[in-house]
Amino acid sequence: MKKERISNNVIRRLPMYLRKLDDLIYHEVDRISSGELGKQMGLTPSQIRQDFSCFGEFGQQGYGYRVTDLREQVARILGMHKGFTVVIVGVGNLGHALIANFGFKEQGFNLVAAFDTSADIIGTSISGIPVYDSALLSDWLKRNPTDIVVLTVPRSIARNMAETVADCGVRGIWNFTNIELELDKPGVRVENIHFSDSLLALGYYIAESESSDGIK
Amino acid sequence: MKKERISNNVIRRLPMYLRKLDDLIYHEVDRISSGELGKQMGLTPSQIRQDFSCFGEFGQQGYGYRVTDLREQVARILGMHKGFTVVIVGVGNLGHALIANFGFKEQGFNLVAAFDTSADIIGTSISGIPVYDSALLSDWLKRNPTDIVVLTVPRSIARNMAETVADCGVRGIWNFTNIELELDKPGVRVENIHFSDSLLALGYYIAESESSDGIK
DNA sequence: TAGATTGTTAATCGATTAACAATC
DNA sequence: TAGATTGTTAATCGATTAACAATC
Repeated sequence: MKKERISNNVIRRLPMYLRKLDDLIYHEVDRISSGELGKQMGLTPSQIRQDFSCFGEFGQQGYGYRVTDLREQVARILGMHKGFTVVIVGVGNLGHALIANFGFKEQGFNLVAAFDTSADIIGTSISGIPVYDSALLSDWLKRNPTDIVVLTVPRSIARNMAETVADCGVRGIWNFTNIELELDKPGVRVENIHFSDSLLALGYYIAESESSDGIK
Repeated sequence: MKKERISNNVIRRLPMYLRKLDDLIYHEVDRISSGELGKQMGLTPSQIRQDFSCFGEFGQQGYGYRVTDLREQVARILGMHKGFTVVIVGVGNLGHALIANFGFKEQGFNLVAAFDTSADIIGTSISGIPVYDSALLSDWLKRNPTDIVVLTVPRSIARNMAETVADCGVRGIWNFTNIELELDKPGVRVENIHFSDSLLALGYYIAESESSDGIK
């Protein structure tokens, strides 16, 4: 087992391994070699063994990996057992979609409340999650230590909200607002979902295939 | 200008440049050097110049880059002028959110229709986009050549829908269903938004900061 | 012109892949 | 035991960074 700093590339592959392993469990596969796993995931066996070896020795020589064990290890590395508490700020369609369909619990997260400014939904609950008034957010966070805030508010108030919650001691912001949050709070990690980056990349690949078609 | 294959890393940075340049235009900055751009984006000047040099010579020695020109070049590289046609399949909260708030037009895409199975919304329109019966999707796509399908359906029908639209000649699938779409249609590019991968990575970084705090 | 900054070549760094001894 | 497959060291490959001549 190495002790060096884990590269981002490795970290970003961990959730992919998790999904694949869950899929294997669903299909009742109970052991797999790095060779077979690599084939199914489009990675080399070497890379898979290197990735896991950053964290420990999870396999058995001559046998491969026990799927459920490996799944547990990956889940542990990702901190899924910690049950990070989560609050959603902004209950428009997107916030609503995440509350109703994302499955925080299945991913090991504990969604406890939502906040919005609209009188129509304040006081209601969505899939069992209570919706409170955003005006109370700051106070609420101070009384209820929260690990992660999901930011699904309109762009116009995004920066302000982010700064507010960062000041209340949250440890991560899952940012859906498509703005660059340059918080200078060192303890607060920002993870962005930039929808447009993803769609534009797709557009690039399609446009590229067009031009290479032309050459053929 | 190099002619070699463009690496994925470069391609994924292009939308980030675009966002930054739009921001600079908004703030009425009309020229910028690779040094200053790098400082603002957290990249080295070398990397920025290398990235752009894959596509042409967009700067002026001794001056830097004209922001609006560079923005146009990046937009062109991404194919934003092509006006790819888009259809959304699945109008739950997430599909609804994308129709109402994503801003396809601003990103150069032409959203023309949505499809769903719910009698409640078939025949209505959302932000001017008509919602049709999913049963008609296949026929509709054959009559209306479509570049991109946004897949915001429940997981249970995701694979089936993906195969259907791939057979109808779409060129890209923007997949929000959190399943791995292994289409063996070579002409169809799949771009995934894996919400859970993103949140799990955030959880990892938070968990990691915990353990390194312990060492301090 | 002198200063600034590009585009590009060369050097470095890091990530991926290959190889293989260890061992189940 | 023999075969399979790991964990890890070494080799390769590719991406990032540095350096600098070209030139606006």
